[in-house]
Amino acid sequence: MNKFLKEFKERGFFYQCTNESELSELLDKKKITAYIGFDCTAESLHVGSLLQIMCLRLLQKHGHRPIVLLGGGTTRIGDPSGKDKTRKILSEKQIIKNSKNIKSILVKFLDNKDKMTKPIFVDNYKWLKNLNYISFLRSIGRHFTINKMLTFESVKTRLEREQSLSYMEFNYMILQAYDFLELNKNKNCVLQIGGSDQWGNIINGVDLIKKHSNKEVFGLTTPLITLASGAKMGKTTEGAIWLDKNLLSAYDYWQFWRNTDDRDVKKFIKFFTDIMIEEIEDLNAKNINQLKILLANKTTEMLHGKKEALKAENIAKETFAENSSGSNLPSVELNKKMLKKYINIIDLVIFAKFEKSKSEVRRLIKGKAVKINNQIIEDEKFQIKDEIFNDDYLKLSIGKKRHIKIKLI
RNA sequence: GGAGGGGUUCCAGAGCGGUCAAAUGGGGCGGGCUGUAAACCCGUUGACUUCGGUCUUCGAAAGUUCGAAUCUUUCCCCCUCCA
Repeated sequence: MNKFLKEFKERGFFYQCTNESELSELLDKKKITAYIGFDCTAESLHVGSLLQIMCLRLLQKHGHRPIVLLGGGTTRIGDPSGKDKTRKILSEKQIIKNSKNIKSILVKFLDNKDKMTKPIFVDNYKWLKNLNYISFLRSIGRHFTINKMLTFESVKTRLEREQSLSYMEFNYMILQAYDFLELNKNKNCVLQIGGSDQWGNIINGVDLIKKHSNKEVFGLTTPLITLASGAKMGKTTEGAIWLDKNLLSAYDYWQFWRNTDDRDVKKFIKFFTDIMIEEIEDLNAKNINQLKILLANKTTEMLHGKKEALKAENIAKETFAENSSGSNLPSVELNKKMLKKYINIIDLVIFAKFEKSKSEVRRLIKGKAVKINNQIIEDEKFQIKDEIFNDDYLKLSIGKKRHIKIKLI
């Protein structure tokens, strides 16, 4: 088997492939160009897209060239796959902003130095916006039968669940297929990779190219990652795990990985780090918590850089292992003048941006969750005075995991 | 076009004139146990509060009533069936 495919499988990326043996042969023979599409519905990417990103990296590692397709055009339509309801339609401005932001994140993960594998970024709005309806129907639409389109999972579930599917959304798969055709013609792209929910859209593209250009191209999908707990990867209801330091700090990102379920750790190391497969097998001997730290370091490093990863690790060590004041903790500055006024513990928690609602802070205080310098504060009227500060510093904690330093200036 | 069903707090989903800031489950948050894990147990889950209460919520607006998530009218949206 081809080396790329072999590693793809060993790491657990493999779910389905259109014509595996031929793809394998092709990959052996030459370096190819492959693409993955990212839709621009959200302002940034979260860990749910990370597996796709790792696929792009793997392509590069094996000398192939990745194309990153930003779905600026298709996002204007909305992919019905895996959704039981029509998405809200985003404004043009928002989509452009999202697309820019998403690109800036992807750039971080990809190697830009090697000429042969340098990623190509494209936005499908560029070609989709100019499509002429009649000529599109004549040259592309003719290759699609409604009979077949109705059998696709994304359409079928909508119909079965008696949820409406608009004609606009119904066209999504055709547009995605057209993207593939476009990239095949202009960039000689012969492979599309995507999540398993994209299978239908991908084979539509493969079929279209076969019919339209009489060329064989390939589709490859990755499995949907489910956590040991059964939840979907990357989305807690409160906060998605964003790959953007403005939406989620490097420390919180590190913490997300550090808190991985025991049962998922090895799987995640295979998925989300570049550690060689053989090495991963040897990791068995290590303590599970050591592995979690390794996972957190590698993933954070990849996104936020080595320095940030190290910093996060140190903060964690200080706050959890040593329970010290945590000199590396993030800090906010509090003006001395503000102490002259009456500032109580509730105000301070809000000031530190841990919570937005005073009621919530009151609840936390009742639940013995709020600490100053490791001492539980039980009085919600507890006043903040300069005596509490040690050398102008004070450590404020909420629960076991949220800590911050307040610096008096 | 006709007939019917429905829009409830983060989600699912009860409530169908006062006892409703709204059952229950999920999720979240906090506490306990522990390993910053899982499982389990407990608490909590609209906002503000001088802790007495006060204010805003049940698709939108208007109305009936001492009193409405609950009744009436209009409007918006979703679904089903018939044509």
